Order: sequence, then structure tokens, then C-alpha cells
Amino acid sequence: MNMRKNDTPQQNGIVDQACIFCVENKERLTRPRLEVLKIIAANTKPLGAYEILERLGKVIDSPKPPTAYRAIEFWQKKGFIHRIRSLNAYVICHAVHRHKGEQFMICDDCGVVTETHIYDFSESLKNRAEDNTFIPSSWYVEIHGQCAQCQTN
Amino acid sequence: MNMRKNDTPQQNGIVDQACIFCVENKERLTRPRLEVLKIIAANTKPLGAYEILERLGKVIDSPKPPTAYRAIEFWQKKGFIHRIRSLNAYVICHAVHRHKGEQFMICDDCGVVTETHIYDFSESLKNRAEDNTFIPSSWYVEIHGQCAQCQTN
DNA sequence: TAAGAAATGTTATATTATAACATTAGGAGT
DNA sequence: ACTCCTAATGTTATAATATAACATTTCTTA
Repeated sequence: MNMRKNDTPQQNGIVDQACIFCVENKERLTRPRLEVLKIIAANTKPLGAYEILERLGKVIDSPKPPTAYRAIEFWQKKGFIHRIRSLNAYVICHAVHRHKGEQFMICDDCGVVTETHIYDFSESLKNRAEDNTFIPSSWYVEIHGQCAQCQTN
Repeated sequence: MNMRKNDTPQQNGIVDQACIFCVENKERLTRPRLEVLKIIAANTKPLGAYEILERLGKVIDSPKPPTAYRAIEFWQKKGFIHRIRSLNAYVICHAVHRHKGEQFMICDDCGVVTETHIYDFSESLKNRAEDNTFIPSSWYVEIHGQCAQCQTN
């Protein structure tokens, strides 16, 4: 099958990558950070902060909201998870891309979120910048609709 | 100057349009709805629900959150206002478009939000639908960056 | 004008997120 | 190994955003 690491949506690959990332960048891979990442990585559907917190409570003792939010913020800044704005929820990132755009397909029936790269905005945004009107730094796209699975049901 | 109505971002044009819309569609243009629309239309920057509520309190007596939220939801469904997901805030819509996509440029410095139409997603999304993978129904785009005004400061 | 539907008023509370400060853990330099 | 410093966490409290539920009022229309 010859799959590269980034193609496999399984949990360990991502946690391993995160571990390597932390070593290379001298970031501390603490218990709450590790557990939060594992929780998010274990789901295809986005989890709310308090769902994450609840699951966190099964592996560490009585965690409070800031514990979850801090870990979420950490991984988000490092590009390991995404925040889905319209849902106030969080999903694992399978690409760990250093580019500046996020694009998601969101099934409004079942809630599954899939990261996509349908569009490359860079060119159009560059043109826009030459207008001298607006200098873009990042973009965020949500495409809502119905996923293949839900079409058959 | 010969400007069409939709080009003028002033308050009255939009409220007039909303009034006409309600008559034509037999929707009730009630006091809270009217005042909430006027409040949102009077701002170029997005307003949070509780900011709207606060301003609403200056024209009607002690409004409660549901009063503001109901009016917000009403205008949003009818396409007269947009919700900016990343800000949990609301802006007037200058186009009253019946198409399925929303695109915004958001200045991260000053907070100004401008509706844009840089991209037409329709074609790409149609292709995607032919894949039989995902049937898109709407899209939402945020482009973050720095506006012209803030570049000069 | 009365009945039914739609919107609002009101109370309470759910959900999401962060401020503030005390405590603990980890790394750098000696 | 010890001390200092910084970063991260623990903890308490509360801010900010949003909705559920039900009583009341207003509008429409028959």
C-alpha cells in the first residue's frame, strides 16, 4: 500500500509526530497536553472543549476548564489541531501544514469534518494585495453539505 | 455619481429594503427586529450579541437576551445580516444575495469586516459533487489580514 | 370578533471561555 | 547537586455567549 505517515488518520502517528515536534522545538510535552492531543486525535468528529475536558477526567484527576483550554490553545498554535469556528469545536490536523489556510468540509447531517485542499487561495490573495487594499495573512474556509455516507442513508 | 442602492452602505437603504422584504414576504417587522437591524446596520465593525442588546436597551425597555438573539436569528435566516464565526459577532449584509456563499476580509488590527466576492466556489464545488464524495450546500470564507487603513498607520 | 398562530416578555440556566493568583515542575548556570 | 528562573499547571471564580421553557401579547384571518 505504501502510505506515507501523513495519510494515516490513526492516533499514534500524530502523537508520535507531536512528540518529535516537541523535542525538536524544545516544547514541553506535559501530561495534559499529551492526553488532550490523544483525545482529539481519537475522533473524526470535532469535540467541544467540555467534551474534551470530560474525557480528560477519565485519565487525569478532576481537571478544570483552563487545563483543557490551555492544551487546546497550545496544539492549535503549533498547528496540530484546528478549531471549527461554526461549531466551537476542535479536530485533529492530519497534515501539520505550515501554510496559511484552513479548509473544511462539514457534513451538516452527521457532523463529520474533513480537511480539504480544493482551493489554493494564494494567487488570488496575492492579486488582492497588489490592489493595495488588503494584505491577507491567512484564510479559513468551511464548506457545508452532506457527506457520502449520509447520502446513502 | 449614479450609485445603485446596494452600493451605499448607509443605514436607511438597508432598513428600507428590509421593510419592503417583510411586506413582500408577509414577515412581521416588529419593534425588536427593526431596532436590532438598525443597530447592526449602523456599524461597519461586527457587534457581539450583548453589545447589540446593550444598544437595544437605549431604545426599548430592559430587553433580555432572547429578544436580541431572536431578532438576530431572524435577519440572519433572511440574509440581511451575517454572523462572523471567529468573532461570535454580527455584521450587516450589503448585498442581500440569495447565493450560498459568504466571504469576508477581516482586519485583525482594527476589526473591520468587509464582504468580498474574490472567489466563485460554485464550479469547484460542482466538480466535487460529481466525485460523489460530498454534496456542498453552502460555504463560508474568512480572509484575515490587514486593511488599507491600518497599513498606513 | 373570536380563534389560532406567531412573536415577544420573562425567568432561569446551559454552554463556552478566560482572569487571576498560588503552586509545582523543569531547565540553565554554577 | 543546588539555586534561580521560567514555564506550565492547579484552583477558584467569573465573564461572555447562547438557549430552554413557559406565560403573555399581538397579528391575521376566517
